[in-house]
Formats: sequence, structure tokens, C-alpha cells
Amino acid sequence: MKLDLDTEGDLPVFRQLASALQEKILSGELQPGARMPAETALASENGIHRSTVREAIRALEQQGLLYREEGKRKLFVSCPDTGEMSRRLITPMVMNGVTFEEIWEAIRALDPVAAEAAAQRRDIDNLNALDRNIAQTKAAIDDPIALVRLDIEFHELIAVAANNKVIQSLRLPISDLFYPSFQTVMTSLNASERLLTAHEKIVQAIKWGDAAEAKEWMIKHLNDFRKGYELASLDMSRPAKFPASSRA
Amino acid sequence: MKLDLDTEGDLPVFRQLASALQEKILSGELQPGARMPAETALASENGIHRSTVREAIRALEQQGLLYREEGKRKLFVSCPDTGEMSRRLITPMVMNGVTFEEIWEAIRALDPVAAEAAAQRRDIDNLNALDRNIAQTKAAIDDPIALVRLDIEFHELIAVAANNKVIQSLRLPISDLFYPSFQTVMTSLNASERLLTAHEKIVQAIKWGDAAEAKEWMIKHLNDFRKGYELASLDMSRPAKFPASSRA
DNA sequence: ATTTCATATTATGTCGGTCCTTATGTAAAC
DNA sequence: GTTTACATAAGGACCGACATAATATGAAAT
Repeated sequence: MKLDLDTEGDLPVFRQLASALQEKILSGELQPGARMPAETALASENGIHRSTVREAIRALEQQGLLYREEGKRKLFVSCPDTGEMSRRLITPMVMNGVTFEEIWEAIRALDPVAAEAAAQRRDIDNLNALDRNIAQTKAAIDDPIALVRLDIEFHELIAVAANNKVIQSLRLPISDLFYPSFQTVMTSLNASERLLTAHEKIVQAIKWGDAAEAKEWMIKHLNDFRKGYELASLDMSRPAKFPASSRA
Repeated sequence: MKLDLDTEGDLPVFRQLASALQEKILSGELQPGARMPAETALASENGIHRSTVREAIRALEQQGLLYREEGKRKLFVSCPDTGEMSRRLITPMVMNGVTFEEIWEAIRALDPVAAEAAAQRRDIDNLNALDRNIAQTKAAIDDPIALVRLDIEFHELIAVAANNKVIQSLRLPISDLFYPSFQTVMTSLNASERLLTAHEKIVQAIKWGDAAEAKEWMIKHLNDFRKGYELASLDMSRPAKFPASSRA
């Protein structure tokens, strides 16, 4: 693969290479799934050193445009996963000190629209998944830990049922940031029944195709979230911390 | 800077190094603004080769955790910009074929809540910026190109006025993806007056602190967006393309 | 002919060291 | 104190090499 690199320019060659490869991928010339040439090939064909090639590869790997299975040698062009990439926003968000207030507000923006959209789509598989989730929630009504997990799942299922990849992925980082402290709320308050009721109302509305009702209940549900925070004496204006899962 | 690297392990050393440095940054041990040791120092202090260090640095640079000014030598720890990182979602979104329908729905989720929040905060500087934007819009009422630019700015100003970093950054990639084709709508339809009216109503409501009204008009405005697409015979279900600006 | 297995290749991860250019720090000169 | 000149150090790129393990290849076995 011969690329147009300017070894004399002021831009580092490894950056030029990264850009050139990225361009080839974005333009569709290199499609996801395609095998990349070996490092040595890329190096010799372009008259640059292998170390230089490797540095460029690191950058593209980070962007999810190149992928090599752990331990394998073959390097492939890959399609970055929107959700995974969106999750990476957790780091900048925490480092920039976003508050629970801001996060809650964002969820409050996305989830009601997701519920609304879910009611308009009414996919049978998604509805079954939601039913299962509610059944599990009923069974775990006295287990705060499980309830939080199920609540997270519920909201994700709604986003999936909305069949909107954008909303689905954008809500991931904020959901991850918001829920850990929700744990505190659920263990200190007795909000299980309210949570279950809201979930049931939302699913019911989705089944009936009543978008407005689904949205309305989702808003109520999220307002309950917030009230729970206040009742548990948690400060919404404090900055979010890294969720444990993101620091493994 | 001595780090705990396992040269014998099965994970590549450059990845271990990247993780170790990231951990030091996320934990606050290395704070944004701190100077990083030179590549040679990192290499010798950890008994690894400089090329290995460089590869790790590339990955962290891509994550916005390390930063080196163009042409400068000094490497600093940096705080990744949430907006900039969020914009990188454009690539995965386009490559995964998100549709205008999905994008519009996400904006329709975020912007009304932003307008609502802006009305609750009512910051004077933000209001002045909005007034200026509206004045410019009036002046450019017959210039579709300028109108689109001003409309983009308007929505961004609303997000800024909402004083919510999360919403502000999450809407960037979708805004970037959505607007290019809005250009087509504005040039083919005569929607300038409706656009201006909506903007004025929204700002007015924000000034009065009438959150519900601000939200309501934002929703109307976004529904107009959508109608415009349909009137211009554009298909909302087609996948978004890369905006020209993101391919420089 | 198909599968299995042993062998030969090849690519990656890592390393040692070099060379050039220029940013950066320091000391001398004004 | 500011400027100028010089010395140092750091980054960008390269050469070449080696161990290891993944691949590919071809022969042997079923």
C-alpha cells in the first residue's frame, strides 16, 4: 500500500501516516474487515521505518479504526463501536468535573425521548426483554443492589427499544456516571415500589403505543430519581467520580 | 518516574506503560498541567526501550491525556476536552450508518431540555450573546448560507446558556452531522422567517424565565426542521455522511 | 481427498544504538 | 535587564537485530 507522505514536511511522518490511513478508511477505500499489510510492508513500501509505522498504528487503534485481536498478528480495519467510543467520554467528563446535576439533566433529556420512540416502534423482542426485566425486578424487590442493576438494564432496554443508535450510545457514559451513587439512594430509601410502578407504567404505555404516556412516566420516574438523591442528602452539585468498572 | 511494569507478562509493554500512566493520571497522581519526563528518562528509568515509550505516548495523546504543543518538546499531562472528544463520535456514528432520523431525534431530546435549563439560569452574558445572534440573523434573513451558520450558533449558545457541559458536548457530534444537509433545506425553502420567529420566542421565554415556553418553542422549532426536510424531499432515513469540516 | 502434524516462514514486540534538527537552558555580552 | 551566543538535551526518524509465537506450507497419515 503506497501512500502519499511528505518526509520533508514539518508534520511528523507518523502523524501523516495516521492521517493518510484514516482518510483511506473514512473514504471507504479501506473497508472494515479488510486486512492491513504487515508493518514491514507498510514501512518499506513507503520508505519509512517500521517504528514510525507502529506509532501511527497505535493512534488508529485508539480510534477504533484498526484492530488486532489479542495475541494475534493480523491487523484489520475495523468499524469503531459507537457505544464503546461514547463510553470513553467518561474520562473527560470526570476530569472536567461534570456534576450529577448536569448528568441527571442529560439523562432527563434522552430517556423520555427514548421512551417516546420506543412506544412508536413497539418491537416485539424488545417488549419481551422489558417484560423479563420487570419480572426480575418484582422478584428482586427487596434487593437494592439487584434493583439498581435492573434499573440500569431497564433504561438501556428502553434505549434499545427506541431503535436509535445515537441516543443509545450517548446515554452510556452518563448512565455509567450516574448510577453508582444511585446505589446509595436505593439502599437508604424505600423507593423500590415506586420504581417498579414507574417501570410498569412505561412498558404498558409502550405496549399500547401511547408515546406521550410513556414519556410522561419516564419523566416522573427520573424526577423520582432526583428526589431520591435529595432525600438521601446527596448533593447533586458535586462532581461525578469514576465508576469502579471504568478503572479496571 | 518508576512504574510497575511486567516485562515477562503477556501484555505488550507499551500497553502496560500506557495503562500505568493513564492510571496515574486518572488517580490524580499526575495532574493536568504536570510536565512529563522525557522519553529517554521514561525509558531508562523503567528499563525499556525508547520506541516502546513512544508507542505508549501515542495512545495517550490520542486520548487527550498527554499533550505536546506542535513543534514543542515538552510533554504535559492534559485534561481531555469533553467537546473535542465528543466530536470524535462523528466517525463511529457515520461508519455505523446512523440515520438523520436518529440524529434528529437525539437533538430533539437534548435541545429542548437545554432551552428549559437556559431559562432557569438566565445568565446575562449568554443572553447578550443570544441577542447578538438574533440581530445577525435578522440582518442575514436573505442569506441561506449565513442563516444556517447562525442557526448552528444559536443552538450552541442555548446549550452554553444551559450551563450544562454534558449536554453541550453530547450535542456537538450530532449537530455537526445534522446541519450540512440543513443547508439544502434552507436554500430550497423559504423558512427564514419561521426560523427567526422561533429563535426570538425562545430567547424571549428564556429572558422571562419561562422554562416551559422556551422548551415548547424549541420543540416547535425542531419540528419545523423536520418538516423542512420532508418538504425538501430529503429522506430522513438515509445515513449521515461525514461533514466536510471533519475530513480536513 | 481430507485431515493431521511437523516444519518453515513471517510478523510482531522489543531492544541497542545513531544521526539530525531544533527547542531550551545558561552564560556571556551589551 | 535584555539580548546574544553557545551548549545541551529532546524529539523525530532510522538502521539493524533477535526472540517468540502466529501463520503458512507441505508432507505424512487416515
